[in-house]
Amino acid sequence: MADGRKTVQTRAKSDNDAPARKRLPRNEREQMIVREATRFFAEVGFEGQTRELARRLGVTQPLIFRYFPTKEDLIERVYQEVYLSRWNPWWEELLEDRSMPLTERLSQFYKAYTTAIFTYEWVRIFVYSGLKGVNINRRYLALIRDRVLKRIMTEVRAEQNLPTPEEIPLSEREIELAWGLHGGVFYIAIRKWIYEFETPEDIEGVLEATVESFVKGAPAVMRRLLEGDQTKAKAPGLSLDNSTI
Amino acid sequence: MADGRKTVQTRAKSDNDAPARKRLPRNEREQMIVREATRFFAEVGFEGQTRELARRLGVTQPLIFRYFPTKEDLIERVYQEVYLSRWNPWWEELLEDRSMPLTERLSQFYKAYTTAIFTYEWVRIFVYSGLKGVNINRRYLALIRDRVLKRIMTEVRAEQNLPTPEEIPLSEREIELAWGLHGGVFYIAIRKWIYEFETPEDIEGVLEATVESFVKGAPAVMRRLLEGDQTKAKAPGLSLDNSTI
DNA sequence: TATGTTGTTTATCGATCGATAATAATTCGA
DNA sequence: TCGAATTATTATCGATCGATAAACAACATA
Repeated sequence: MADGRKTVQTRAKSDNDAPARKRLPRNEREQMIVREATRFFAEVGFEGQTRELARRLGVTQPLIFRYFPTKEDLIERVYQEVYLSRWNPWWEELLEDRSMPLTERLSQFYKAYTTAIFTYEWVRIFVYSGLKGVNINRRYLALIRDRVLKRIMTEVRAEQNLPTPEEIPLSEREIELAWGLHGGVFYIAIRKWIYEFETPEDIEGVLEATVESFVKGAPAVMRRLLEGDQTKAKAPGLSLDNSTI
Repeated sequence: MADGRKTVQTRAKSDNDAPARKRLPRNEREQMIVREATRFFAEVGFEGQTRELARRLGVTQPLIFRYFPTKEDLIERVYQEVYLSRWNPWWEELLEDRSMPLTERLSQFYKAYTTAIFTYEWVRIFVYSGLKGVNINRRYLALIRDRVLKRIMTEVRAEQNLPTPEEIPLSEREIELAWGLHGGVFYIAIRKWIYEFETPEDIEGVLEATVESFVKGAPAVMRRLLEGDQTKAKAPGLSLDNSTI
């Protein structure tokens, strides 16, 4: 304001915290936007406003639209950022490495899996996109079922000297047993990052105990299922009326 | 209807689908709004717009604000509608009825619990309010922990002739074992209503198998925990860096 | 130092949101 | 049957949303 030059005015944008205009290479700025958008949407959901996102980035709102044509494009990019390449193929090898006891394999797997997946961003983005009805979630759960749960049940059968899946295919009930284990583990993350409820400090110890309980409990059920105890095989049919209330 | 009264004219608001203006007693209309709002918010989340809600109700948007001063007040009311009085005190008696085998008690409990809780509205409203950071969720999880999980672990101890919680308090690790069971069960609802993924038709059978697996697996872990196997008691500390990737 | 390229901001549009005030229509008791 | 009381609608406000266009400023190169 003193010397009347435009440049000075626009740069020293008052004595506020605003760190003045910073010009970045295209790749760098794009990465910055995606990273901040991930944090932002994980926190407030995908209805979060581009103006608030821009404020957190320290840039103006229209700049975002110079990098992503629409907000939906940015969201799509966030999906990729979160889900992409967090899958470790080694996990699958680990699960079927029979040189190790099954309990040890499952413990190691879930420790590695939760280390990779149990983050604020991953869990909340996953749930938000699930509520939104995005297809990514179904694809991911199918991945878990086919690459993890089926492997787990195959290994449980092997350790119990039960028929292989080639001889007798895995039943839905067996897969559901594995979902019980997996869901119980994932629910720790839901408690922590969706409900903000207390979770154990020593997650690894809890995983060990959970796995041990599974390995000691599931085989008995499987033997019953496979060795033809039909008395408990009830007719299908879901009764979900609220008659209890 | 055939006598040409004014009522007839205004009611038959053209031959459109619009069911004409209907004047209702205050209580009735209020109940109708709350019920439809519950379905609506469960579907689209709390950012759902009052205009769309009004359209579904077949009334004008300002009418909603004649019954609820603000949208937030309506949401608060929806919370009450969903959570209130879905808790059945009989569940707690059931869990500690030692005239029944523990497996049978747990099966019956989870069948009754899921019958009352596993609804589209309940599950989605619960997750939406959790993401929003509402306190209700933490209160509810504390209820589950204190009235259900602690009871379950008390009964497991009793069946194994282990010390009562009065003699040796329940450890966090034991509670976590019960969370594993409970989370595994609730994850079925998450798969179905949050991710829209396949779930078993015969939920009751799955609950029986899951409970059986728990009752056969958990006691072994508990005996180890209680009988002083300290070798596996690792130092606390959560390692959640993504070093695996 | 001059100039073209490109990252960034300013200004603003049209649509949509929750909410309010004024008006109309329905119901029911005297 | 008439009019007060209550329910519902019409019209609209101010704020906020995603998105666009034009102007500006930083940097690389010559």
